[in-house]
Order: sequence, then C-alpha cells, then structure tokens
Amino acid sequence: MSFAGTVIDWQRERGRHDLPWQGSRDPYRVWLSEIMLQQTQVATVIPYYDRFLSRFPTLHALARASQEEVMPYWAGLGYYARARNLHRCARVIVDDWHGAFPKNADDIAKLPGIGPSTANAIAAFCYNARQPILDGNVKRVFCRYYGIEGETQKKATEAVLWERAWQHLEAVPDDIDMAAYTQGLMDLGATLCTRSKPACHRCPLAGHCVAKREGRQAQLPTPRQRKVVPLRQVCVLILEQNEQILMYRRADKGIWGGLLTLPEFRDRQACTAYLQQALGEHTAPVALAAFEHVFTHFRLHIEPLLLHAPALPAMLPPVGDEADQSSRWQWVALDTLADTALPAPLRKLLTGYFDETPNGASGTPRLF
DNA sequence: TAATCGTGGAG
DNA sequence: TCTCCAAGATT
Repeated sequence: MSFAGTVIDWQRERGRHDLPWQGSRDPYRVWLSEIMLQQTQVATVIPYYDRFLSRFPTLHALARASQEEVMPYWAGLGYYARARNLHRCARVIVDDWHGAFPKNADDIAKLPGIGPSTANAIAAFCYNARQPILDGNVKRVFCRYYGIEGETQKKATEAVLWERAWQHLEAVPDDIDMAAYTQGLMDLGATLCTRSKPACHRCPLAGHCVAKREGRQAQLPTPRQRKVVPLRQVCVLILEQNEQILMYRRADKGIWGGLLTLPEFRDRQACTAYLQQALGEHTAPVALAAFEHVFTHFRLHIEPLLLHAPALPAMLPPVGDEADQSSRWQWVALDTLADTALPAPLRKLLTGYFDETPNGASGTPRLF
C-alpha cells in the first residue's frame, strides 16, 4: 500500500467528514475556508465561516460589497490582511477571470492572499489536481514520519518537506482521490499526530514512522526559537457624545488594518491635553482598568480613558502622518457597535463597559 | 532571510 | 500564569 493509499483509506474510515466546508466542490466555499483556516483553528473558524457565507453567499456577492462591508465579518478572527486580500481577490476573479475561479494551480497561486499550499489545496479539493499541500499539519506529520529535523519555517527544511510532499504523488493511480488524500493528511495532523501526546496507536502510518520507532515524537518537529517580545504602550480614549463614540478607520497596512479603532495617544497626559484643547475646562476623563493584549510579536499595554462629553469636540484627535485623516473619523452609534469591525480587545473593552451601563445598547440584532 | 500580521485553545 | 502555536502569505 502506498503512502497516499494508506492516508486515503484512513480518511474514509476515520477522517473528518462533517465540517461546514466539506461536501462541496464550490471553489468559492473551499477558498473561503482555506483562507479563514490559515493559522487559525477549526473550532474558531466555524462560526465565522457560517456567518460570512450567509452574508456573502457567492463570489459575486463578495466582489460587489465594499471592504467596509466585509471587515465586520472578519473582525475578531485576526490577520486582517487575509480579509482584505480575499475581497481584492474576489474582484480580480470577476474582472480578470470572468467570475470563474481559475482551475490551474499556478494561476490560483498568483491570486492575492493565496500562497503555494492554499493554491494546491483548492486545486486538489475542487479539481482533483495532483498538487500537494504543506501546512502546519502536514509539516508535523512529515517531520515525524521521516525524522526531519530543523525548524519548519526555515527555507532548507521547507524544501525537504516539499520534496517529500511531491514524492508521495509520483507513483499513484490516475484516479487517485486528491480530496480524500489532502483532507486525510490534515485530519491525521489535527486528530492523531497532534503536537503533544500524539495517538500513535491509532495512526495508519505508525509502522514506518521514524519518530515513533525512535521515540522522538516529543522532539519533532523541532520547536522554533522564541524571541522576547517588546512591550508597547498606548492610551485609548472612549469619547462618548449623544449615544455615539468617536472611532477611526485604520489604514490597510499595519496592525488591525482596515478595522475601526479608538483615538490613540502616547500616554494619559497626551490624551488629557487633547481633551483640554478640544473641549475646554471641566473635561476630566475617567480611567478604566488597564489591561494587556498579546500579539505574536509584541505586547500592548492599553490604558483606557472614558469621557462622556457634554458637546462635540472642537477638533479631532491627532493622527500620525496620513493623508485624508478627517475622512477616516466617524461617530459610531452605541447600538451598532456589535456590527462594526472592531479588534477583539476593543470589542471586549467596549461591550464590557456599555453592556453594563444603563441606557446601553440592547435588544438589537448583533453579529456577536 | 526575517519580520510582520491576531486571536484563542490547550496543556 | 506561561508556553506553544493553529488548514500561511506578504513584504
């Protein structure tokens, strides 16, 4: 039995078959699932996937929408360039491909937000293309099965892994079920060959697995070296006026790109200085509980200040070096907060405050 | 090549 | 509370 054959048989018997994006070869649905699942766990994705699909049922529906309409449906998922690229990609397919998803893996890989592994996954699932994937699951399975050492994000290690991935597809029957094979590899990694405590006793590949034979499951794949993450600090202002709060749409680059954010200041002093200028005397804000938000490459200490303003501020808060800043500011009604594109920690902060406040938003339909 | 880009689950 | 990192791509 070949490697691929073993994986396919196992997938049919013991793999996953009831995930929301399974059972369809619609490239739009497959593509959406692949993008959402990048660096994101299945359980996290499922509610976002269902919600997104009901709001944007087709590629054309997505292409017709504006980015501002799309972002609320990604807010909280993270890695927001994925949503911006997804939306851009939909328009590229409509404009350059007459609305039909390309079928060639190389063409798919040229689309925005779609790299080599995702392109091959789409081609395999939708068109039965004989193209291998190489995601985190597959890397872990291969590293253990072949005893491959070295950090998996290193170029040299990746080259070895891709070589193995292609090798498995060399001498297989023409009618191989690439969807079952692709899904089987991911299912193996996700359900058996897990990072800790892999279930080798249930693994169909255990007989020829180097890590299993040598008892090195815990050492493979080689863990990546961690760096100390810097600590940044920011003071955010919740400026409420007439049941609305002042927010700003961030630029497409950088953290939280395309999402709404609160006015940011270097520290409390800078914030109160602004308030003094914009609203004059008697405008002392209240300090809410500070908290920390942890990103992959830095930690952010957030100090929230709250002010219920008696009138509109005379000037907008200062922003960095961006053109057309004024058009990025908007007053967001409290009862629409649930439907707006907020980063996770700000949503938590705002709902935590306003949901416990009398006259706060309630009884309105909300995304979250 | 290395940094950047989020969030939350799991142990 | 802390570590690790998940169906990676882009710059």
